[in-house]
Amino acid sequence: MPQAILRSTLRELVHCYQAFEGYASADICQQGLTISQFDILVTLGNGQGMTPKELVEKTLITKGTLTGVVDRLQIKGLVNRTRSTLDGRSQIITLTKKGQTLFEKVFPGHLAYMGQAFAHLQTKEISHIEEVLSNLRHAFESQKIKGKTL
Amino acid sequence: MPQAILRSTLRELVHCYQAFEGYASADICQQGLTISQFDILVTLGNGQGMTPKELVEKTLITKGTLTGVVDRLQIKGLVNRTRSTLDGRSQIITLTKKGQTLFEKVFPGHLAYMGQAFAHLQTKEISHIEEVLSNLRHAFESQKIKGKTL
DNA sequence: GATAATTAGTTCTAACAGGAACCAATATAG
DNA sequence: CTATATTGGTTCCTGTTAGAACTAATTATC
Repeated sequence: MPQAILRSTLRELVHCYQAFEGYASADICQQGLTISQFDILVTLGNGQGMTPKELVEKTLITKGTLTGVVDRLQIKGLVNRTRSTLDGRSQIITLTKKGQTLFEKVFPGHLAYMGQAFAHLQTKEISHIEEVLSNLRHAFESQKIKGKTL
Repeated sequence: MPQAILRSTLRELVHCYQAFEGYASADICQQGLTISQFDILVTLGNGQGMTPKELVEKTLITKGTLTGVVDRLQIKGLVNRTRSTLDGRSQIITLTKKGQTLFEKVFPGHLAYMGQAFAHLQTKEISHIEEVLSNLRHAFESQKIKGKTL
């Protein structure tokens, strides 16, 4: 395998991700939210609330970071923390009325905005992109497990 | 366009990128370097040195961040800063002997390590992945420009 | 050649990332 | 029940990120 192709492909992956991030955050930041904050807002949207542990599983935020992100959302009045009655260690994070309203206001618009970038693509093509990405991901993941055993 | 496909594809992009990052950094961190530091080391490797401005262009590090990354590389004794004689504002960053030695030691191994993840793929398939990523990136970039004019 | 506009790097701020150590509450084991 | 281990969250540390403001040097303009 020619290493030049490998390197350019990896570079392209990084550039692609950065382009996505830049595109998405241009919209999200206009709402005064960071990507992580938006991630939490959307994950909680239309739900019954969840524990930090669940949020960590559903988002890409690690537990040490989550505390701070939720803190800032709480300061903005978008979420509440309530202690769980079942387990004294855990808590339930819910959207406040303000948070729910914000979610309902910005989420559909954000999806539409993201959709614009794909407007020129057929559903089939998008599925193909997803498949390619999935394969690439599995290439890293399966290899990583092997690597660990070394 | 069904939004569910859009969302799952975007999620897949994020997961794919994270898998890549996790895979790559597992190797790089073993050398006591961060991804950014490694990025600089590799960019300077086998070269004549370059200015921070050039490093910013060739890597994915922004200028405000670069100062700190180079600072830490300097503390580790891997790079030097020398003022440019041509332009009093600018400087030239070069690998020290130690930095060059480290580069030569870790870079080939890292490429081989990354190659392992692609070992089961044909060159043609990798090129296809690159093409798909490139198209996806352009979808975001072209749209972003349009968005700006709104 | 003095003034104005650019440019190269640094500094600062707010936020995040990953990981280790930590605390309190709960569950487990003897 | 009591000692131990585990779990849920927080805190702390180092490093990174993006962006804005800042400084010093250089180029452009009149």
